Formats: sequence, structure tokens, C-alpha cells
Amino acid sequence: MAYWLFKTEPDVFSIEDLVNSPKSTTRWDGIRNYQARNFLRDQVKKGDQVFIYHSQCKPPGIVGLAKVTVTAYPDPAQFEPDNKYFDERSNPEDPRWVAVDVQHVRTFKEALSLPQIKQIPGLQQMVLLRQGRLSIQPVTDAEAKVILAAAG
DNA sequence: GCCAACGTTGGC
DNA sequence: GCCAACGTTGGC
Repeated sequence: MAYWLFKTEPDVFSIEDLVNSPKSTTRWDGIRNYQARNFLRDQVKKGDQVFIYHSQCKPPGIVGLAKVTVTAYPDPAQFEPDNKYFDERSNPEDPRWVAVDVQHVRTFKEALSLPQIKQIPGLQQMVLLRQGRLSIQPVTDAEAKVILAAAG
């Protein structure tokens, strides 16, 4: 069982939106970055734990925990011409982009903000701080323990 | 809204 | 296959 961090913009889709989704579950789609895609496609497994990170807000930070309920399958949005994630170069015979399903586990009473993360020893090597733009990223077991302890 | 970081595209 | 131009992400 591995840990991951998935980013989302709360103005677009927040952890509250996840809670309010049917069965508190949603399709995590629209990933259009190869490095993130490779993690999703090759390494994210059913039952893996996912830290939900809110970006583009004040303050950005980790707001809760979800889990993977369905492993990678072709992201339908890539084949829908009206969808903002449509990719005309993706071939249905060999889909370029994948999605997974995630289910809400819990929302932290207090979010762990980015400034806090930067200060906590043990989190300073997180991919989040080194590769700011990656929207799907691995979290080590040690980092996960620290995050969960800090989140109460 | 600005700007740094960095991924992607396309000419050569 | 290099690299400049361009687009996007995301913190501030």
C-alpha cells in the first residue's frame, strides 16, 4: 500500500465536492502531464492512500485523505470533443491518458498548509517542495506518518 | 496579477 | 536531437 499526493484546485473540485459526490467517490481525470500519467497508469494501486492537496488558494495545503477504489483506465474525456480535456491526437486503440477513481476517507480538522509543510522536519524532502508542478506525486511512508501525525 | 519554474512544441 | 519559443502551473 503506497501513499500519493493528488493536487486539485478547490475552485474547480475541492475535498468538500468529493465528500458530496455519490458514494464520496469521483473519477480523477484530466491528468495531461506524462510524468503524472505514468504514476497513475503504472504505480497507483487499488487501496493506495491519497493525500488531497488544494492548490491555487490561500493557503495551499493538504486537506485530507482519500483512497484509490479503481485503478487506471482510459480517461473518457480525451475522446469527447466538447470536453476541455479533449485530445484529438489520442487514439482509442491506444489511449494516451488515464484516470482512476478515488473515495473520500477523511477531511483533516485542520489543513496542513504549505508554509507548515516547509517547516516540518521530515517533510522538507517532499516532491511537493522540489517539483512544484507535478499534480500526481509519490509520498514516502515516512512522510505519510509525519503528515498524519501533524494532521491529528 | 506577476513571475519563476518547467513541460511541450516545432523548426532546423 | 538540440534548443528557442511558448504555454501552463502555482506560489506569492
